[in-house]
Amino acid sequence: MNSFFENNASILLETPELAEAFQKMMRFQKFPKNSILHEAGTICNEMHIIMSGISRVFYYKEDKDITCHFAAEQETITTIDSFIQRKKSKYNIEALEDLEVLTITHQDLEDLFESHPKYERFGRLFLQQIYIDLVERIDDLQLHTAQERYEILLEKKSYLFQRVSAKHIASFLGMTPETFSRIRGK
Amino acid sequence: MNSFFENNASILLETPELAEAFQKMMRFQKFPKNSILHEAGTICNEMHIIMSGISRVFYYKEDKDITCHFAAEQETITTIDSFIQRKKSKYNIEALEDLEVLTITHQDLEDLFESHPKYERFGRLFLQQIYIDLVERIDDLQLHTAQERYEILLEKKSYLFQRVSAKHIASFLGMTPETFSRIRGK
DNA sequence: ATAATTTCTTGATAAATGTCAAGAAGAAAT
DNA sequence: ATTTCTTCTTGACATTTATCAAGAAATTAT
Repeated sequence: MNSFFENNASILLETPELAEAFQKMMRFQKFPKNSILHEAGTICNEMHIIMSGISRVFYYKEDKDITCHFAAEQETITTIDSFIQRKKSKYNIEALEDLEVLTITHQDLEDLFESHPKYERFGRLFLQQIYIDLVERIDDLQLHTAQERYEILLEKKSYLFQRVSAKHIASFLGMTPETFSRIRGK
Repeated sequence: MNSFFENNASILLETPELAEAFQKMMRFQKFPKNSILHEAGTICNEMHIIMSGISRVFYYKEDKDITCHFAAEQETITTIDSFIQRKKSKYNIEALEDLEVLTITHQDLEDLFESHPKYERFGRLFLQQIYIDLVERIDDLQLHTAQERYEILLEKKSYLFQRVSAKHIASFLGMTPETFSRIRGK
């Protein structure tokens, strides 16, 4: 899993003042399994760092439920287009297991960026990381067969296959549940 | 086209000192059509802002030439995984037309970030922008038919269809040249 | 201008994947 | 434990897209 926060915590915790400012902003929250953390059609004001549990981002394409992102321990989750652009999101966020998270609001994050260049830097490095991840995901989707996409994901995030229902992984991989089932059954 | 630089130039040019520091770093360059700006297997040290012309990022997947990105006027181009992570890239950059660019090196950009928080902020905002663009691209690829992918691109970047050869657009859209040709012929 | 090379189109066929349907298996509720 | 609901599997079939091949059109080089 993405250990970006572990690897870069030193930036945030470099001095007691930096560490304190950061920790003050984070709010611990729990969400029960199947609850919705963010609903489509609203502006997303929160970003969560997941302490335990797993969650997904999804939307409806002509009544079909499409998962476009999973996040588990150490990873962050938000509907990032809405969070960044301050506009209504078409995406929902759902807890797939009981979830424990640290939450920061958009406003608090902006204030943090304002308050000290170190945070600004942290924000830039964070975006670099998730950008790289996304480039890799496009690479995995473009010009690979369903079989290959299945194998790539199994290689990279095998824990999903244990923890998440097949239909969500199927849509994430851009295939039907039937095709997913046939590939899985070798 | 992406007018991120136009929209956010004010950050960079806020004071004469900021503007001067930025301009000093940029080097004007020309590349003839068909030239390679960056070759796979090497570390990419440069980012280009395109003044005129069009370029592509591509790589070889089992001998097949796959285009994964286009950039034209006002847009930036680099092999960003390599540029950020300082590792060898599997991607190449090619000029599809005679190209005029402003180039900044990785080191100069890092120095710029070091030198003033305003630049750090600019870097963060830039990454936010290209991240959003990439989310949209995944959305366009995932669970759309070849016909739909064609139509989405025609809607968003019709200029590509005039300026770029069909085979490059085809691989960018994740389909064969034959399928592309048949879709185009209605 | 002509030749050589590359790109584009079109047809025939094969392979991959989606759709629909029905039953099995699993999970959740009573 | 039984019932109910959802998810998963499997088969038959339809559709989409890839592959291979050949010729046309366009581009580049001589």
